[in-house]
Amino acid sequence: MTGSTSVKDALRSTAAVDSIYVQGWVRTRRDSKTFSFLELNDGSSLRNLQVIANDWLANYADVQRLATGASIAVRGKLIPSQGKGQSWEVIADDLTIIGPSDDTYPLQKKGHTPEFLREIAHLRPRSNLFGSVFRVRSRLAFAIHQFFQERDFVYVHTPIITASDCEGAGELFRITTIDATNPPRGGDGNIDYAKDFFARSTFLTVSGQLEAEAFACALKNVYTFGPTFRAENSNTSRHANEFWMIEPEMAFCDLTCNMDTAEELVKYLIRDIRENCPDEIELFGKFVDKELTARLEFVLDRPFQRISYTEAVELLLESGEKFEFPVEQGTNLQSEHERWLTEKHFKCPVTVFGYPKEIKPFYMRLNDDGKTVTAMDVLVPGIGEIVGGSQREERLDVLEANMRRHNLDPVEYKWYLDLRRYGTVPHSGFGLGFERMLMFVTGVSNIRDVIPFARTPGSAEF
RNA sequence: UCCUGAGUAGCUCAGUGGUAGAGCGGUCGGCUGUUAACCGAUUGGUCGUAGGUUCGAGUCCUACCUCAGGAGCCA
Repeated sequence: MTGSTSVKDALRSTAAVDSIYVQGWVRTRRDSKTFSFLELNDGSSLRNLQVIANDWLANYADVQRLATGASIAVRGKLIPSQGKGQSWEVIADDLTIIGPSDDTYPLQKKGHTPEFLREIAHLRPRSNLFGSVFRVRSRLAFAIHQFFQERDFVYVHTPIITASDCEGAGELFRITTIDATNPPRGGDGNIDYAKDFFARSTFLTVSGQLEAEAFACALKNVYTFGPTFRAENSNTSRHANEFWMIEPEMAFCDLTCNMDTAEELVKYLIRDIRENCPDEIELFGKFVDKELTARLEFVLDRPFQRISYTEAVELLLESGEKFEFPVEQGTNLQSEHERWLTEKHFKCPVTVFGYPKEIKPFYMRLNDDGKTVTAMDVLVPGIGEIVGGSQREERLDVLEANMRRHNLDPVEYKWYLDLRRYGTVPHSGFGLGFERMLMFVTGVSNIRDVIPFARTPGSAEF
């Protein structure tokens, strides 16, 4: 790579260059009488660099056989382009074919459906769409760190192997080294996990929240950003079994502060991507979602609607809309209800807070009414829930009572309760689904298309 | 897991019980400072799998598989 120029930099050049060295993959070739046009892409940007290969090149016969997908290196002159569509092009003095391709290469110049490209997940980053998605994914991850680091949040690496199997965050993947064909059994005939590697049952994490709380109660503002695993048999465009999640946790922060942070974060990320990935956003707006640009604009322009669960239910009841599932106080909002709120009624992101305690986990802070908890969800048009969070219950006695109500044994959570026993503080946090955020910002409608190699039920190829 | 729909050429699809089709791609030729070029020719099939109905099934029936959309679970 030493001495080589990226396609992105070559196209940004302000002057002609006598000797330039570029490397990349051939997107298409067009032959003329005495020379060939090659479209060279190296993934550095959406754009291709046009290379002129003249028939006096020693290996011109081979150049004329170059197929889409082949890798080449070109040494030549960067000059102003005579043609339309690009300002610079390279006249090759020397062209090395590094890795040829052939007519079995599955990617064509013409557009492919995302469903087809999903079947060739190892090649799809070479397409315009997926190259763009994954450049944006990288930038989005960077912007997340930037947001929190600018605000002095401490990045905490919570464990991926965990023993907390409760919390109601869904099914867990078990981690074990026990021989499945001959497991050790206890007196009751069940598998004895005390003989397992960690001398207890262990699982892949479904959330780093509890551990993040411990660090927030020491470092004040922290965040996690890592993979999360849920063994749910979910077959939807919004669920994957391995996904990434951002979980800030803030001490001395109540529900309002929590909602403010979530909204600020979502807007910051949209703004950052819009500024730093304009070519990609333009492509998504053209080929993926025609209303993308307008929607992102709209979201940045105004505050998210905030509405209590009780008010939301009342709105739904008064809407006159015919829902497939009934709306009633005390039950969870259905997808269609959430969609009505964000897509039809408010037409912008909506933060719903103050859910009934019965439908929410034990760690959420009980409100003074004794009926609701300080939960909050940010719902966005097209995707639904993108953020879920709450102010945490900081009162030891109330927390223990909550646990018993959820049939959890406080003894199992001694370390978590210690946080309330010693110097407890009001604190809050939320989880932002990284892929869902990426879907929102790109307009890509299937979560499988924003993860390099998606893991979904029955599918873990590659 | 449930509901709905789809599976035919490399890709996108048409074919509605009677000879397997088109466009794109690929290949060959022509033309051209070209731009998802253009013109001509050509290549291309286990009709998802297994059964069944029928003189005859891509087409009708049954089961299964895969994919998509929706639901639940959630981020």
